[in-house]
Amino acid sequence: MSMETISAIRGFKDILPAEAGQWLFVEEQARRVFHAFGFRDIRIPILEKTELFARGIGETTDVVEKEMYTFTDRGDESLTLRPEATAGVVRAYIEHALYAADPVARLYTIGPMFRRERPQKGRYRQFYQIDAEILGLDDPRVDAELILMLVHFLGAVGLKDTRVEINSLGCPACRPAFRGAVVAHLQGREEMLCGDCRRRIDTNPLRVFDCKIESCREAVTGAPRLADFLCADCRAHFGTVQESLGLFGVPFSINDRMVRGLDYYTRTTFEVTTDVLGAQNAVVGGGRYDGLVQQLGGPDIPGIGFAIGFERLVSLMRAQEDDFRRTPALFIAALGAQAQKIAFELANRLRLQGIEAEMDYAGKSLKSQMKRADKFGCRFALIIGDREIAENQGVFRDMKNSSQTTVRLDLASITEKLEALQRGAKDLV
RNA sequence: GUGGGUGUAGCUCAAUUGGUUAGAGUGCCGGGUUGUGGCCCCGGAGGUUGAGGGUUCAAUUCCCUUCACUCACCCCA
Repeated sequence: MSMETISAIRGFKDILPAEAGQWLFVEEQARRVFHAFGFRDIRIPILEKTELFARGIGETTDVVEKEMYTFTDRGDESLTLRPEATAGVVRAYIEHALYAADPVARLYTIGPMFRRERPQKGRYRQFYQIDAEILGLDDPRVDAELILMLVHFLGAVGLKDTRVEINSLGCPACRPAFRGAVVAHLQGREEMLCGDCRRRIDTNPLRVFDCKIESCREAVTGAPRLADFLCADCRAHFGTVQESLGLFGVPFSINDRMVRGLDYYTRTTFEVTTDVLGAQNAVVGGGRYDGLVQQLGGPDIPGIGFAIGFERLVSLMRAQEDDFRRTPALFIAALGAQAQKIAFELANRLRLQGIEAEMDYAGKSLKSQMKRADKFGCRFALIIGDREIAENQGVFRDMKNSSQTTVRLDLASITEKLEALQRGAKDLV
């Protein structure tokens, strides 16, 4: 009699040990780089009040309108699994009045986000983001600094063939005029637009710039350019961002059709894109959100941040799993009951010292144990048989070149031998 | 939410115009050779052909439904 099996739900996936090594590597690199840039870890809840996202991201955005995992908790409170991290980070910043001690906060967090979309390449319903936010600084150099850090991080994990695109969305002082001009432009070309874009004229006209349909792209050629509408402040800001990026030789291009889908963005926005991800070409998205803190009930404090799509990043790395595999330093092969006893104790004493040791518990043949050692990728093996026990010795074997030597069967001798070998000692003698 | 593609062993895939007991590689388990792994040889386990229904003497194969996966639209990381 067998029970029916249960699978993970749609769009949710397991990260198995073979892949997890790579994930750990990416996380370590992120922490290392971010710490150097003054960022500190913040851990926030996965579940928040629905209102946080409605107010933060925008009621009419696709994310809030149709992609959130929202449910009513006992007590009739509407809760939502976070679809992104910024709103929660800002909420925590306000709630704990972090600005009171120091308005400037550099925060990062790594964790799962949830959006109920149709899964496809590089898109899952639970997906991980590496999220970084700088609050309390509106200096354009900070925008460049954040992008610099991002590019540096991407380099640290070995990512290639990516592009950085930047744009400025203006601010509440200049965007309305631009928006008005775009609407005027589009209204003369409605028959060229797809159904979605016709609706967007009223709801979110700037999004037409993002549409991939050919006729829509034609409709926006010759449309007003945001760059021409930026107010003096925004223009200066954007200029300094570019200048500062140039200072560090960060390659970028300006994409004045890049409009972000979350309402809170102002001024600088940016994306890191690639060709090899199919339709999901954005690995990183981010931008400035100078009005968000206030929008969420806090003081008037500016902010900027980005989110890296973890799965997309990892799939771009195209690295071999072996590169990140944890391999035990030593495999202890025991022949016979007495040897097993010694092996068991040795293996665990080594582990207590932080040395990864593996052994066979099934009393298999030496051949079988060597196979196992090889499979684990163990660099060295310690073979213990009756002959050796009699002399309190084991055979130390280098799995790579099959050279071997004997070693006393005590913890100190074995540790010493291992360390000598790992330092690169040529001879096993 | 819409459209296309694909579902056969743990994994990668076969199986003629519908036709005997659904095969192979790999992996797994055991054994052989050998006091020392990778090579070689032998054996074994493992399948309700995603599920349900239909057509037929006969369905992995054809039809319908459903589910899953996948790619794309939409949107985004």
